Amino acid sequence: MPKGKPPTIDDVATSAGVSKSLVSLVVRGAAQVSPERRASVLRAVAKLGYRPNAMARGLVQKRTRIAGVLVSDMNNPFFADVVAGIQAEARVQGYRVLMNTGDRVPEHEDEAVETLLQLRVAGLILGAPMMESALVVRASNEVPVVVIGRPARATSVDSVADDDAAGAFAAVQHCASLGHRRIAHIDGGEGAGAMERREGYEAAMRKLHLSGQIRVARGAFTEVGGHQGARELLDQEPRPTAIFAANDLAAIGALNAIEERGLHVPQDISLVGYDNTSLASMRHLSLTTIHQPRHDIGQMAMELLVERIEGGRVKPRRVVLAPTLVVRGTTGPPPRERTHLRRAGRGGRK
Amino acid sequence: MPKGKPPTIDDVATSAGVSKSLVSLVVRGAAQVSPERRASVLRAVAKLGYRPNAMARGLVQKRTRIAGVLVSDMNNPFFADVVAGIQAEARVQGYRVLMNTGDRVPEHEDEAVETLLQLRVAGLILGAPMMESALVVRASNEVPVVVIGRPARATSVDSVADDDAAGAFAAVQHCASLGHRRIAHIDGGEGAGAMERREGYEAAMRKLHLSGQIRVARGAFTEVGGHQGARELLDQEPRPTAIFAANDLAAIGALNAIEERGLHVPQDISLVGYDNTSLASMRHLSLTTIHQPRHDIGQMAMELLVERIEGGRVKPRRVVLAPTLVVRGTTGPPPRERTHLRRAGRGGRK
DNA sequence: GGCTGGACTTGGAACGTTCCACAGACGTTA
DNA sequence: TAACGTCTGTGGAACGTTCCAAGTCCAGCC
Repeated sequence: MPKGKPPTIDDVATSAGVSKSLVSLVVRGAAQVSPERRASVLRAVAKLGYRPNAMARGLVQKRTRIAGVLVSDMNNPFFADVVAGIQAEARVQGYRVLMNTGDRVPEHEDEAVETLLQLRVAGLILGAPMMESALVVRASNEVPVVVIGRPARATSVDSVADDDAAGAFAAVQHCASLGHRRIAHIDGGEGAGAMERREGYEAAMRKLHLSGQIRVARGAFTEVGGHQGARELLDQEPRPTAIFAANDLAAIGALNAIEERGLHVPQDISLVGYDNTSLASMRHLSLTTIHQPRHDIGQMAMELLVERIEGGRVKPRRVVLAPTLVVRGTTGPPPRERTHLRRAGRGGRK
Repeated sequence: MPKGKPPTIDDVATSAGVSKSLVSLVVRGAAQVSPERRASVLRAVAKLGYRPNAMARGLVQKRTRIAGVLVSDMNNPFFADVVAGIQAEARVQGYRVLMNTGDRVPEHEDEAVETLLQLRVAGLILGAPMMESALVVRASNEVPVVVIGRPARATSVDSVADDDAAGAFAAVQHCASLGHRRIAHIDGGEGAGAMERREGYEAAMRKLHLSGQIRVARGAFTEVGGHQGARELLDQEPRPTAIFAANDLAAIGALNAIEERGLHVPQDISLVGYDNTSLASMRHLSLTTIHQPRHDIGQMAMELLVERIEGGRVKPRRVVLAPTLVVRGTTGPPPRERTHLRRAGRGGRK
């Protein structure tokens, strides 16, 4: 049961027999305080259970040392490591982190960002936001903003992302090198970076002289999205022999759809994801995917933010990290060109 | 690039030619304002891009309408739905949500909670916290606290959890009814609710007259923890024929360990998880597990919080929701009692 | 013994809101 | 016409900090 009123700095001052200014100095760890006074203040702080009021502090200082973080999808373990990277760097820099999520609903994301801005956070890190970029720019008029996972266009916004074109190329080329030609893509819909991956896929197909085989199904960065996209692709004749999904979650959804059809991975169809989340490395799933340095991404995002907040940098920075292909069990050579008889046997991959 | 100073309520008042009090009324949507003034205030707000300063507001109101949420593990999709439930109810009640995570490190959790308390959030929802319960109680002296996933003892703390004993019993009984006797448990270590599930397992074993078969391996609510626990169990002679893991993540880790040994699920060994996360329902994994109503849990937690904040309730409430067994593909009858020749064949389950 | 200067300490003015008591304007009623 | 409400709108006092200029002490020095 919360007790009456939390003690204020004045209560502490009275109890310790000093001025509130001195209490403030002690609490903030200033050097110029005599040991005796410091001790007595500290004693009073402990006795009363004093906790500085961040609102009052922030109000007078007009700055916060809080980084606001928006996470677009808590279901995606991708963000767990990104946030860990953010937190690690924040700790080093003396910042605190406050998160919020919009659950992939743009309007909810707007609200989440609004909440953070009203609190006057020192800066904003947007993790693969779905919200309109006009609103991102608007936010960047108030505080420094770093976007993760989609390249920013506005000069007031920094971004950290992997090289989606390179990642997509690696995925497509891997399939092609295994002998696949009908390599399709399930895209990420409105998701951050979805366009880049789709274009990367198309460019890769062209470069590999497979322009005629380009097939893109509408999806999302979710299991459901991947499932729908895969169903669309599996209905096509001839059916693709390899699918490159926009992220691991979508790949898992696609895998479900493929197995529902009684098809097997990779015997009947190869599958590549993106992000190398903890899911992909599950031995049982063993998903071939594109690795992103998630922890580094988070850390870098925080570094960029601090550069703007404290260094006063105004020139935008676009950090692009290199993705790498991780080959696991969901890719293999394409099936021999179709025979009349449709395989109906059981027995999964591996 | 952030511009000079964000506009204040005074700027708006000047621009609209009214007093700041009136601006305050308009911004908060008060009724007693003439249409013309309201319009001109709104115009000024839009023109200047005014955004109320939540710190100043909170300072004078001495309350916040912000619920602080601690998520113990962002890797666990369990929390995605819980948070969604919290957010949904918060929206209804006119609250905003601010999250933080401690990444399963108790000290980090303490910091996260401290950050929230300094901001003077109206209440705290702790999602399966690892932190010491003494600190939870201390927090509850400041603001209402609801703990998710572990029954609270202190009278100042509410809790929402499923009935772990019932869930554990359902899991064990399911295995027993398939004919298993050597049913082992991988526990959740220090995790919230781990003890309850372990005790539930032991009680179930006793009730089913399998006291002699009780085997508990030390684990954690993570993939790594499940992996270690499973290795420990698989080294035992005779080896268990069924494993009940503390949660889905641990079950997945256990599955990896089992497959590393060349064993198959459920032919050689049955596996049950807990939480029925999105992972469990992946067709490819198809994990038998115990379902928890995650969204409801989050919603209920928020309701309890508001009851305390606004209703002034002081009597603790312990909400217990009923878990249900979800049978999928990782459980089956035990293998026939061991022959001399060890199966070495390939060919997974399904 | 007074002066200087450094080490400590302090009072009071911000910070941007909300809240509250009160002021004007205007119509209604006795 | 005076008294009285009812609407609207306003000024100024909080709220709990930090910051800044200025104050007090006291040792050391001339």
